[in-house]
Amino acid sequence: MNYSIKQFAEMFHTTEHTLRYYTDIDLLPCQRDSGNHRIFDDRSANWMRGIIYLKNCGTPVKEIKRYFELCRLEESDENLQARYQIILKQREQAHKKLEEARTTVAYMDEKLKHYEDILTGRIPDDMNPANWS
Amino acid sequence: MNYSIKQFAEMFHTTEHTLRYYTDIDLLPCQRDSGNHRIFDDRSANWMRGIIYLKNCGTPVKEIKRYFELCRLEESDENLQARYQIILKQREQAHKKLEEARTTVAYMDEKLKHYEDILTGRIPDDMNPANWS
DNA sequence: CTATTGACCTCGGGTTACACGAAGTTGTTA
DNA sequence: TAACAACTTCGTGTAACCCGAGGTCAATAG
Repeated sequence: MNYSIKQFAEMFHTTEHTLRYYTDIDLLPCQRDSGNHRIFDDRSANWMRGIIYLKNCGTPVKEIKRYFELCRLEESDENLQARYQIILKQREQAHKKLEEARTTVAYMDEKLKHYEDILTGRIPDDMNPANWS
Repeated sequence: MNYSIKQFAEMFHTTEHTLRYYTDIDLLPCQRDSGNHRIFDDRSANWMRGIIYLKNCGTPVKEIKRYFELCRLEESDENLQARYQIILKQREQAHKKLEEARTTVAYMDEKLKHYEDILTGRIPDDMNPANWS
């Protein structure tokens, strides 16, 4: 299956700008049609998923590139170990981010509840415990 | 309680660079001592917590500033409504990020397991279902 | 058969949120 | 009294895009 840049951007909830950037820096591979338009396929989609998840871990683009290059290289033991180490580290980051996200949600939920209490007149604003509301 | 820029940076797991940046753009208020050094206190710490959590929601610095300015203004109904809307929106973002984080963790956990399977010789690499490993 | 439309292209400068380093100031130890 | 540690400002650098101008190309509308 083939996709235009627009379709591909929609599929991954990103922008055409970003996709052009990724292909320009050779992070995301793509073909070109007769009119020089980028065409993406299911293989591109797989790389794209990788990019998105690694980015969610906080991995910088350069590191993602390094990892992908390792993936395309010959399959030595060293190579596998290197890739394993990257994934191991980024997985840890993912877990940290998850914890962070949980804490943030708890805080924001409380904050919102506080506002609703004020707006429904249940408590006055100066009882705000966090000093900013 | 008072804190130097170094202590404050450690408290919030950030850098002195970032704190200088925040104070320079008037996002984070701070006092100065006789030698012109920044001093932070517990009130700064409260604002800092706000900054961190709002940032975790993905809020841009300008929006955080806007929100904080509303907090310092007079307490009209309009003002409260505006702040409420900001928190409401950012809380939603926080929930989205939490979901994202969960998905990412699941993906990375699976990826890691895959590598461990390869490295312990349980399966060959070409059985990799995701096309990149 | 032109003309407009729409989706794409490249290229260069702009933006956000910092990071970094040089050069200077200040207050405390050897 | 010298050196050090911790800070200061100021200006440039960086990452990961965003944006817009100006051009190409294929398909439809008049």
